[in-house]
Amino acid sequence: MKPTVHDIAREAGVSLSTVDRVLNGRSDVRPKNAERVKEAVRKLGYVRDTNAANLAKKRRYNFKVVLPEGANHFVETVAEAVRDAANAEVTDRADVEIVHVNTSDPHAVVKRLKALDLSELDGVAMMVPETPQVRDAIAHIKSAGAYVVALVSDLPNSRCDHFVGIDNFSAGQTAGALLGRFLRRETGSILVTTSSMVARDSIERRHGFDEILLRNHPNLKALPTIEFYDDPDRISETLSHALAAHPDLKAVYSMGSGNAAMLGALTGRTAALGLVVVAHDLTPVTRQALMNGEIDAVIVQNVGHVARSALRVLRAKCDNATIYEAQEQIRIEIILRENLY
Amino acid sequence: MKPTVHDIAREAGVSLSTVDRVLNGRSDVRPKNAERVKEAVRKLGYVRDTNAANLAKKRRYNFKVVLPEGANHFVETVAEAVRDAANAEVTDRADVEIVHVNTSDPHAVVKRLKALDLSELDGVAMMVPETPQVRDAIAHIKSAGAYVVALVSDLPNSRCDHFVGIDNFSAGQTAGALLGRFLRRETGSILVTTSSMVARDSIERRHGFDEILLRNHPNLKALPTIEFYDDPDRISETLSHALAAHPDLKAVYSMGSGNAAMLGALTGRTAALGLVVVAHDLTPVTRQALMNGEIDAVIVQNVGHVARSALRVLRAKCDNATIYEAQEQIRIEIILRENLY
DNA sequence: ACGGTATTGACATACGTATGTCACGTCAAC
DNA sequence: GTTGACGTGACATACGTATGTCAATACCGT
Repeated sequence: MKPTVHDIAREAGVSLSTVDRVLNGRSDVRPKNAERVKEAVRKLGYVRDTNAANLAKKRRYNFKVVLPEGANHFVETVAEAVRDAANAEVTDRADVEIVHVNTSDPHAVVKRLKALDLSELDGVAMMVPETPQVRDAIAHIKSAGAYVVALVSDLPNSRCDHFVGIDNFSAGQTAGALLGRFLRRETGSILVTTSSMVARDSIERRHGFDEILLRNHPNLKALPTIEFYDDPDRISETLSHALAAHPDLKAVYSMGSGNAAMLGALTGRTAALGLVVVAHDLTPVTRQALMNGEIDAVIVQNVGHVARSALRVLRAKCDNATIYEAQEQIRIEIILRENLY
Repeated sequence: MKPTVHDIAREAGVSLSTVDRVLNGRSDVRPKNAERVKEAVRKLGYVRDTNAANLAKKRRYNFKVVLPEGANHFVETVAEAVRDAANAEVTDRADVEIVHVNTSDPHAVVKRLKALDLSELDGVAMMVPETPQVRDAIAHIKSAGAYVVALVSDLPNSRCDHFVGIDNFSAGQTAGALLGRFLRRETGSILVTTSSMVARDSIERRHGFDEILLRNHPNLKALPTIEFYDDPDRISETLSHALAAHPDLKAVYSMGSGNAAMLGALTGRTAALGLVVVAHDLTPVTRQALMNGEIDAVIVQNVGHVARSALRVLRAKCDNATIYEAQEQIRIEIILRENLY
């Protein structure tokens, strides 16, 4: 039988009230008694029944998930995953609301964050680029007692409580290792594309990618990153140039956001050239391309897992519970057509 | 505010007792009133607070996890994962016990299963090969009101409540597709090994593997499966033969259990021959081999995920709750050294 | 030993649900 | 009109925890 507060009280030779005071850090308790209670807790192996506690407290968790606004396939899959997870959680005393912000305008982001009702906010999961303004806003939220986790993009300088996502350096390494093996007997160059290099994610992936290629695959040469700012014409044109300039092109590595444009420009050329294509993020576009054979592999973080993990971690933080590391570890997955889910 | 049973009673114009009788399918209630209650439930969107209910019932879930006994790296990682998951669950009113059975003796398995105290058993997760005897034992357990899920190995003819694991046909396809891409410009044969072909898993993997190779990679030829019955001498000798007989050998595909023996026999030869090696299951052995570069890729199902999923599903079944499909989907993962976790 | 304050305990109520007891009403069968 | 079965509602108690009130006690410095 699991011990209850009553057992603790009896064991420690104090009243229920005192146990409660100690357990919940309320008014002053004589150190001697506090120690006795803690000793009893240790001895009996008491753990608070969070469910009963939440019932008594009529606890509801109030969480916000901050996502970039604007059309972006990947963000949409994240949003969908969050909605799914929130729906499954709603039974479980959590209210989750998605907040969209214009991430290209740091001030707008901060304005929106400051507009949150901090008085009844328990936690925020954020997928936003880190700027000084955002850093301040996070400090502000935290000072109000809410917890903050970074989602997908880490916020290393913002003293977040947790990061839910993959290590992008490793993800880049994985892409590099995969291409290295796909082209293990070949020599040539690899086109590296992204929508924009301002996102730290792309930079980190690129570093990981280069590191592996340089170290393990000297037969392959990664070309300078091509950034096409969500401009289909630009990518198409740039791609034509690149193909002409590098007749030894063997592969394309799309580091994220902008897969659609990249694929559009590539249409019909991959097969003829025997190009290997590796991209990031599972979206309707990459899914389709995998099925078609236009993409050979996609490096993925399971967005469902990310969303559920974020909510679980926020909850654990609120309950001051230990988080179950193994479960919250987001894996870097390699998806081929055959293990697509 | 979420509606409670009291709200339902008020809405339906009946007493709490009647609501309870309807909700818990107890003694007879006049159809008219039963309908009223159900209507109120629908109208107010009532969902039972499982935590409060469990608290009131002093509910404890009693689960058993049946695993093969004997030394096997993969089974050990599963057992470890189950212990981990059970530890995290113990706070949450579940008691989980691992039961080891000698899977090579169907009668021993059944004997052990029949010895379970069915009176206070809520669910069983089983990783055992399907035999007629096991099928009967499962029917027996289910008739006692407990739920049964298959773990890792499906039990398709046993009317289990759920299967927690990967589709091995797809896993084999994935292995085939991976090797096909690793050897995309090469021609040659592939050695396929397993500890024993009696396990359905190996058969399914082999089918998936062949299907992809035949369809997409005519340049590669998969050799007949070599079974070495956990006998290191045999595998070493067989391997020598195979290497001699097939100078065009380009890769080795180890379909599961027996990776250690296969690797042992292969030691030192891979590098010289430029062999690509793909195996199944993440164990200390394959992990080490990935780090060493003796294995190029491992096809994996995350055992932590498997263990947690099994317990969650059992619980959901017991509560008659809907299971959250997206979360319980076990993915086929491809692990390289770079995305090893 | 005193007053004053810091600590403590007894007790009550609540959270949402489960479950039991008992008495009351209704209706059919006799 | 009596009997009994059935359906029903009022009420109580419980699960483990939180939280409040209020009186009682322990401890402090003087």
